[in-house]
Amino acid sequence: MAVLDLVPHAHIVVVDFEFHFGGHASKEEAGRSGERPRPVCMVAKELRTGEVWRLSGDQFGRSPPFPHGDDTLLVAHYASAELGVYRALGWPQPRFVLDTFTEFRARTNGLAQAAGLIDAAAYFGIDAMESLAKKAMVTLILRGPPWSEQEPADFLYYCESDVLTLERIFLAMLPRIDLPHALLRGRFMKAAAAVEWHGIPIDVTTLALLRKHWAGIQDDLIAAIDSDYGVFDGRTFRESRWRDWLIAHGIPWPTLESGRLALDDDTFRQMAKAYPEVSPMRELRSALSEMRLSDLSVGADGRNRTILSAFRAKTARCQPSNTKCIFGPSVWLRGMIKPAEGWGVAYLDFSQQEFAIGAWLSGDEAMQAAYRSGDPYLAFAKQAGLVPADATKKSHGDIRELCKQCVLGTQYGMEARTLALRIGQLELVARRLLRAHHETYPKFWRWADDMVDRAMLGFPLLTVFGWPVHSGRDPNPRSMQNFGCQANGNEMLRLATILGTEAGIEVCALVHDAVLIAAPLDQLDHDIERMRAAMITASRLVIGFELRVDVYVVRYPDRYRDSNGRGDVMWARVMELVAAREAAAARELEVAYG
DNA sequence: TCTATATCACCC
DNA sequence: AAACGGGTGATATAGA
Repeated sequence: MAVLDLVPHAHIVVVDFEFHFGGHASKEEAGRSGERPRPVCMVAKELRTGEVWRLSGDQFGRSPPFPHGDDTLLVAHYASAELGVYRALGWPQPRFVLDTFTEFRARTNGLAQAAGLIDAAAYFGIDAMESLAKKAMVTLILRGPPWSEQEPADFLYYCESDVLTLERIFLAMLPRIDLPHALLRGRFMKAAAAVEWHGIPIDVTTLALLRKHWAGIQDDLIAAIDSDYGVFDGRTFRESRWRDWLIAHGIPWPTLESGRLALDDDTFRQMAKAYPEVSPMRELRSALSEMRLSDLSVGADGRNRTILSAFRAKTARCQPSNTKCIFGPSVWLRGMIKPAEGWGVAYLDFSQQEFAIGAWLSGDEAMQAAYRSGDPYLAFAKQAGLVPADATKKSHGDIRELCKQCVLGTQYGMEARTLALRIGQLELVARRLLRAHHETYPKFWRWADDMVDRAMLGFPLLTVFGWPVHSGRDPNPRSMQNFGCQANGNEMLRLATILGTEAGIEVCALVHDAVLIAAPLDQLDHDIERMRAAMITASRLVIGFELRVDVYVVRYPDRYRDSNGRGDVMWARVMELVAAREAAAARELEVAYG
């Protein structure tokens, strides 16, 4: 088969595992278990010879039965799953990985979202197992043992059919695969498997208390405030009752096009200015939001684990489930991140990552100088002549804030009207700020505008390491403008994760421009410095400049807090309510049993 | 009663 | 009540 000549490796092995997470009724339930995978069966096929290996039950040895050295290319669909099973089996990680999920995402990025094995097969006109039948089989496997005598043989048959489908998908894609970049992405999938394997340390005692009292806490919060309004029906806010309350109090309220009330927090904030009696309801609504903990997937070892969904976003960012991963919901809930006894964790993030990427990839010297100054917002104010050269954050805080909103907004393509509303100034002021930005950073704008032009002409946009986005019909110019910063930022994080995990650092989580690592206390400082070095190296390789990396450290017995104090008030308030409810429960016990 | 859509909240 | 990018997910209301 001539198409295989496109791959230099002596062996090409396509592999698929079936696995479960300790036994669950459904795929959804298994996904939130937080446990590590346990192998059920495996089929592998070497494409040059056609040899096939089938393993199940207790047939898994200490290493793969197929070629697995440095002369082998391992092919899998969303490989971090397979590589997680490798870890569970104690098999050595392969050197070269090609992930068909990732390469299918690359090929269709911007044009389609679906990228499962069946979706990819359909795209290439390959007949595969029916989606429903596949789902039923996966559910049965995830339920875990015991199975009937026949079922393990069915699993193996199903697994083999997936491998054959995968082989055909791989061959169909191969002529258009950008192999060096694909191998770099495959290398990241190995790193992703490590991150998924480690998980985030959680204070399971506090989590259990929060889960236990969750509904009660919501009731406490509602009871304290809604008695003056009467708009809650149990724990749900009723728009119609809010309308009644507004009419009764003679308060006019903005509506949406549909005629419904505008109930977003911005509207509440604005209205609270004019009608202070609205304020308590606003606070209650924001306190009640995002308070769901039941799906957080924490394993028996107290680690929060979930599929990272690497390459899910158009910019190749990971998009783990917001309910399963502790970094999804409001920041105050991160108080539940807590290293185990004798351990510490550290959160390392790239400082002003997207600003710096724009500055260096565009070659804009003024923007680079602003980054180097350490305070890009104030630097912009100075460069634009809006404040004197000796201005400080203290002396010109208000103008710095306007400039901050302008700098952040322009990265996303914000225009004058919205910026004006954001900063509470006339549109004229916003227009001046934006013009100043264009005049101060002309090379950045040429670079950004070029990106949009190329996309509008139908060319794909590429990161420095070749992650593409294809402009479909009706492309959003602001999206195309931002792609250069966001997607290259993700390249940087992926590369840092590769370097960090391959150096043996325990990376627990990826948060877009940051990582969380864990280490025993006597090793923590050392690992922080190594991870910082990995991130700095990654930034140099992606944009040719070494970014600043900020570090926030937590040592046992402390718990994670946001470094800017976001969420501290809410955490304290909820913990008070938890304590009160625990105390009440203890009193009840005492009354009951003396 | 169930599903689709709109809206909203949160993350970086 | 928004021409601010990339997302996940919950919920209320409208519609079948």
